[in-house]
Amino acid sequence: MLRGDPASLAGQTIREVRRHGKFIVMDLSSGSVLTLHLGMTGKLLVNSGRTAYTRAGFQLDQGELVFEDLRTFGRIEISAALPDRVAALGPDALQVDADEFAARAKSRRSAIKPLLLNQRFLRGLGNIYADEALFGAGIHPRATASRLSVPRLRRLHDAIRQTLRQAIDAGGSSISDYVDADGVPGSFQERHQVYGRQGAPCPRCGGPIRRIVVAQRGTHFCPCCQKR
DNA sequence: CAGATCACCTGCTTGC
DNA sequence: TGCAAGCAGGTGATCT
Repeated sequence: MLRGDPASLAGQTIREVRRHGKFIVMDLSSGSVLTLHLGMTGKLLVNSGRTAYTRAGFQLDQGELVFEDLRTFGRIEISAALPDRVAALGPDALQVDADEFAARAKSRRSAIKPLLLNQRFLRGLGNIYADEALFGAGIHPRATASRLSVPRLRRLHDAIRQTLRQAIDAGGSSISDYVDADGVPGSFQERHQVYGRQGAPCPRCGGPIRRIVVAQRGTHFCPCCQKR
């Protein structure tokens, strides 16, 4: 959960806070870097007080920055520079252009959904938004990436952007416990078209949404609207 | 090298 | 009621 020396943080100034895919990166005055990942259930809160799931606390001039994490899948790393494995992730889902996205996908023979979740292929997309984007593009989650036409891959690229933009606007998806830094839950779960809606009618064709398992992840899709 | 599988951890929900 | 199994916004080690 923690890598690096927490004592080295004492007295430092946070120069910048940025996002690298799903990682939160803080550049410190010494030039070293604090890298955090929220995992499944992590939260970063300010002056929230501590609970049984508080894994770390950072004393700032403004108060305590608290890292809560029920399932302990989150990570904190203190290092001289952005860790190699983080720096080596694929292009950001919101920054990659359609041509590059399509070209990268064309060279991969894996199923499209696990490819979208592979952070070395594309950074920043998770399980909910992979399902929602594939629905938006009308692509079956088990479709082979390299066999998808360039126009369909461009549509997928567009669907990823739209899905993420709308989700960000809605403050994210709060299924059970996600909240932002102010403790406020998101509302995008109310607009999920397929995720968590197995058995419910597809918003496009009215047929039942199905849940299958792809690469060990729960996967939700419309068998009628999403084709290989 | 890419892809599949499993491990990590805790709590909630479901079904017998 | 009680208990076991299944499920959950993710990564990363290890195997083929």
